[in-house]
Amino acid sequence: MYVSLRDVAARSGVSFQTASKVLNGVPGVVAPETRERILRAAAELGYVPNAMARGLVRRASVTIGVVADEISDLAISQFVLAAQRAAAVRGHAALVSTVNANNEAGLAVRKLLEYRVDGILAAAPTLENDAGLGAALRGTVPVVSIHRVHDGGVPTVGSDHTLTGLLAARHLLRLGHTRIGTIAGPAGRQVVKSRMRGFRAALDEAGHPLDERRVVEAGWSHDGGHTAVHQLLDSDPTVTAVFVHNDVMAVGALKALHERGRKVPLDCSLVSCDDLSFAAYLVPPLTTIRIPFQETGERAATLLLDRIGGQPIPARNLLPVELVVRESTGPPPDQ
Amino acid sequence: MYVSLRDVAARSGVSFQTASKVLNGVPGVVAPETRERILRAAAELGYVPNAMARGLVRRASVTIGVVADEISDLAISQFVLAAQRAAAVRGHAALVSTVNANNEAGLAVRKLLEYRVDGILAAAPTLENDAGLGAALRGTVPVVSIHRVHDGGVPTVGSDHTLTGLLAARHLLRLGHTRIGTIAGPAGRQVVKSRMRGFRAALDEAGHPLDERRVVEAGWSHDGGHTAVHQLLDSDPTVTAVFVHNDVMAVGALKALHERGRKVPLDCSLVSCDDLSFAAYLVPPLTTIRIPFQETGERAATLLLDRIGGQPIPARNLLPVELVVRESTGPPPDQ
DNA sequence: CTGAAAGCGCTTACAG
DNA sequence: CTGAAAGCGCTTACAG
Repeated sequence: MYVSLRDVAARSGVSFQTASKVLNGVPGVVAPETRERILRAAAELGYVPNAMARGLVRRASVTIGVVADEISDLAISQFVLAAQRAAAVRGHAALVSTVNANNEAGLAVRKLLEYRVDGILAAAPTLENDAGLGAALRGTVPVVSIHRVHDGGVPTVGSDHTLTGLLAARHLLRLGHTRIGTIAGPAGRQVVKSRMRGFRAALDEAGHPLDERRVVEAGWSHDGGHTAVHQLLDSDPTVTAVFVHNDVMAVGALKALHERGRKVPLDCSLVSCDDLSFAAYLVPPLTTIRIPFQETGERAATLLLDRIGGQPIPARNLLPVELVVRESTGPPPDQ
Repeated sequence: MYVSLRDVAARSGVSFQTASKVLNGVPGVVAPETRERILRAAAELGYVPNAMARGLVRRASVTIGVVADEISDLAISQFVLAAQRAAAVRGHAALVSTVNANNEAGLAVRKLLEYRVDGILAAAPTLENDAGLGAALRGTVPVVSIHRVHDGGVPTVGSDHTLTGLLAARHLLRLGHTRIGTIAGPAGRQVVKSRMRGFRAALDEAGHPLDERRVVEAGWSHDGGHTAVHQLLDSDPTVTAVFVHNDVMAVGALKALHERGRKVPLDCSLVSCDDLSFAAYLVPPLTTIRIPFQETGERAATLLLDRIGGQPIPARNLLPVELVVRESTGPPPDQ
């Protein structure tokens, strides 16, 4: 039902090999009028080249694979969207495969390899410690990741999370807060460790070391943030500011603060991370540290394509983060 | 660098055709021990079948294409995620291509066809009136869409949007509201027309026909909802309830209501559509009509795969919507 | 300027 | 039970 090269060749009176060259734009192979005839025949017949056949002989599918966590996570979906776009601009289609802790990530990667993807983008931070993913990713095809990969060996692109923690703490300190708490993401995650490191360092530096009763670990969800704020306030009702590890948790945190009768920022300040689209529209608008998800996706795709093209690429690529001050932070209440 | 069927055949002392049959599980082709040898050789060598070669001869890529709007839209990303998962379960990889009004959707589809996808899932409601998309989608390969396709001819799966509008209005009427406004999505969109139809019908039925000064059209964004509420309140300050066409707009609407000093639901009720994950965590928690995006994705993928498998599928597939009452709606204020 | 050969890595009748 | 032939739709040296 698809027309083949032979069909367009037949209609234009040349061999199918010649038709191939012309349609691929190989320069100077035919007389202008022959070329015209071939092009016209292809258009009239609605010729659509078969990428599988081409990929087979060229030994390149002109395709990248992306292994991603649930793309219903806004951060991940922004990344995947930007990466897919960047790849498309350079002519590559994207085969996306979502993974989670239950299904074997190794199998997902292997499936991608069956399709002979030219490279793989890893965007499954949830599996950063998954040995199966790490093993599957190493060695077969160029890979770029936006997170640590178990046992390393994969170039990464991401943000400076230590700086993120530092910026959050300094912002709060500068406003005059000293009793600062934090709602951290899952403790096993690198991003959480880095943020905590920067956060702690800034507090130490200011002479207000982090009180361990003021740190609560939670899942990256509305519910996580919501529950954690209640725990935090139970543990130390005197905190005047909270650093939440992402915007999604911050939504839940805001709700919990409201339930506790704490006005934000009058009674309690809140600073978060991500700067997702809704951050500016919450009540109050969220002060947050912008993580450049789209730029990360774009950059990751570009690096991967460069690598596929044979160029060397840096092992670590850091993108800038930026404090966006809005209305959820202010000076601490008077004593 | 990839090992081929010839390699595993050589190592196990059979012809590559025999190796092919065994690895494909063709029943009863070899003696058990030969079979063992071949399987072992494949494992030792790390054989990964070449899906392009297989696709070429089978004339099926075991792949589906999905053309989607920006997947940073939570509704779309939920759909794509669920569809991809459902396809993966049935062994199909997903080639995803995002489109927008600027880039030619027809080109995106054509690219998918080059890869010889076995079918296409359309999830680009933004382009429902785009003739190029419609034309590209028709005729080549099975297609299932979650929205209307220009000039038709494509099976759809979705929700009953007329019912959605009806449910919203009835809920508000039952609470005692009579001066009800609405923030509608872009007027050209089918979903908006349907929702308005249901909404109007319910109000008419109740004897409180919709006053045109109480309808404001807006984009599907936080900002759209935000701006529109201000317009609505300028146009008629006496409204006591608002029906907003999606949760994302509702976030902006809530903010605008707050800026106007209207407490929700005491001074003004708000009912929305979608029930995205954050809806339950806003202040106040949103009363909204749940649209089953994930089920839609799953269903669409399943139908497409059935269709690819040669089965007939219904031209229209409706999934149930459901009113989720939370705290953003209540009785109107006393006069 | 154009054509014919060889081959990419497989699957699938068809023989034996 | 196993093998050899033919072919899927292309690209790319190589001849002429």
